[in-house]
Amino acid sequence: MKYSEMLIPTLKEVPSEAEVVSHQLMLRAGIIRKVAAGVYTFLPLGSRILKKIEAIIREEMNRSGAQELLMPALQPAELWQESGRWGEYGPEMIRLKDRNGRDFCLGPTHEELITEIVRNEIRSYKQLPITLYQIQPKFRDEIRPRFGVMRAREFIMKDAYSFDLDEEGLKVSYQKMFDAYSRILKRCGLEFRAVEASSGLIGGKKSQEFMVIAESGEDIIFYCPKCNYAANIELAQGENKVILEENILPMKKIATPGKSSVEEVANFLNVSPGKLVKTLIYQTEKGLLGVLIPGDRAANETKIALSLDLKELHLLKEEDFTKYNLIPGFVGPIGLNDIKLVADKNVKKMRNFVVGANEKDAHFINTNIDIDFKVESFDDFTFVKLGDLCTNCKVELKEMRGIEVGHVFQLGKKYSEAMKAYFSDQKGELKPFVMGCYGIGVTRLMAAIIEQSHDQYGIIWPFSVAPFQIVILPLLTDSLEQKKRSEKFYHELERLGLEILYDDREVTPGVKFADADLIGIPLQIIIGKKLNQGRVEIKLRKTNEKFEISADDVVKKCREIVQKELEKLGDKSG
RNA sequence: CGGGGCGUGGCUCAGUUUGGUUAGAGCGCAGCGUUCGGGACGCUGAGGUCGGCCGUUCAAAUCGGCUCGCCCCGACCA
Repeated sequence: MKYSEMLIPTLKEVPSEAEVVSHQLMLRAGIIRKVAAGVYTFLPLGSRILKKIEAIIREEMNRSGAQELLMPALQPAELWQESGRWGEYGPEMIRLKDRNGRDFCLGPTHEELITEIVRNEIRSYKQLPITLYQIQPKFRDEIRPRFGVMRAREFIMKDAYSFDLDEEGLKVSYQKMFDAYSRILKRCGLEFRAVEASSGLIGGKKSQEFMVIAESGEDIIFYCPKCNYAANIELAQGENKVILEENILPMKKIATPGKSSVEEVANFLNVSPGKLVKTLIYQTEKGLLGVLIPGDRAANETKIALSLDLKELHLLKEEDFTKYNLIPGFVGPIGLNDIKLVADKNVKKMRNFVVGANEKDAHFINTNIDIDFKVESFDDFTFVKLGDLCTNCKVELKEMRGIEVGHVFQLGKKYSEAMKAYFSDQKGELKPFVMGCYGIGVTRLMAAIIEQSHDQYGIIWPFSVAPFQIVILPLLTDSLEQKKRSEKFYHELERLGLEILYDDREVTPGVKFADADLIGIPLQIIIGKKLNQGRVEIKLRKTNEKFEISADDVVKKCREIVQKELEKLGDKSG
């Protein structure tokens, strides 16, 4: 492609709307332009990059045996009502009516549609297992779109769905997808980590996220430096480092006038916040719930809801406290007869702790479970924090940030049962499909690659996803010799199947260098004055390595470099 | 939804506090010339209903009300 004929509107200055580096560079490099908050146009360069990423995903999906199909973005409400998610999804789903007043939505995901297809078209165990996928736009009306395409309202996603006859089969299908995802991210040149995650609204038991490691990531991951345990903070588990052995003391009520927060009470009693136990009162669809957690930890509502199988879980509003004879700031487990009480596992080990006395300006000290009160059950109800130990190997957990680019779920029968999607097994009995679903945010992946691969001059595309692998830069615009030679390289390299951007613009060398660096083409062929001695320079964008070579060797050398670099990324197709 | 900020040529911004000529700068864009290994220089030029509506005033980018859009923090969320 000739640069002069391509729309690549690069910007010198950083548009004020962009906060993170990938967003800034995507705007500056002429990859995207904003249409509305969280809605973007992909310009020609962006479109080429998307196609490169999609091609890698297709190759790996197909290699793993998945089949591509294409489902619509516009979906009728009926299917969502069948699964129950029309009500569950909330304002994040973009809903609309057709001219006849029928309800539709723009699909935020496609479990319902795929289940509809499969229940109609697949009847026999002989047709299983099957995995279907598509690459297609999704719509989610995010509360706060941000970071450019990283959290957008319209975005491109690869979503795959597996159908098996039993749980065993699901595990096999899931593993195939897991492996495919690992290959995809490796080929995109990414440093990533698979972590245990919560399955949220999608549902199912086991789920793992593929996290691209980046400071700007929105997710926090805890991992063990010794074993390979890694989990999203939303469900990461750890254990308390210190366990204090103390003799049990008799409980005693003491006055704590005006001291209601953990910090105030701890200061007043001259103890650490870890000596206190907070009693949080939640409103749930099963009634009120009291959750006891150590004073120095934060409640993790994802874990609580998961452990106790709750759909609704909201902290009791302060104005409702009086309804149940509760006193804000002085709630405690003793005397809460009508409220189900559970406790974080860390509380189990605590001795002689402090709790609210359920009366104004008073706390109990030296409280102990089973002596002073009882709880129904213990489980992990809090967030891990730095300093906690890995439950497997008792080593301190470490923390890092990541960008969630992929998520794989073992769904089970949630959708097949709700939507009556059955097949006949060997015995002729009807059984629900056992499903898995697997997503990759294609547009988010693009941003994640930039987050991990850029420098002060611009983007550094890995060879596998670069919009062009090579850029040819003749420096002297009125040199016929340089122009002829550039065109020769351009045609010869293209004939080899390489992707070439030929900068034929009549601009100064500085502009060409700056744009080539900014848009991140990984290999540059620089044709300058030394061409009259038959010498040409080639430069690797990533390392800034420069080689001056004979013009006759350029084509061969470039082909070698591209092939070698693609192989490094585990991409044999180049 | 709560809090904060912003909206002036394609981009970055000044001007708004204290209303008053033809609304400015840099970058970008067009033409000509000189340049040509890291965003060159000179000259000439095009381009703006100051987000929108209503109001106050002799007079509004500037003051008031409403409204729309965008960004950041939070709550929330695959």
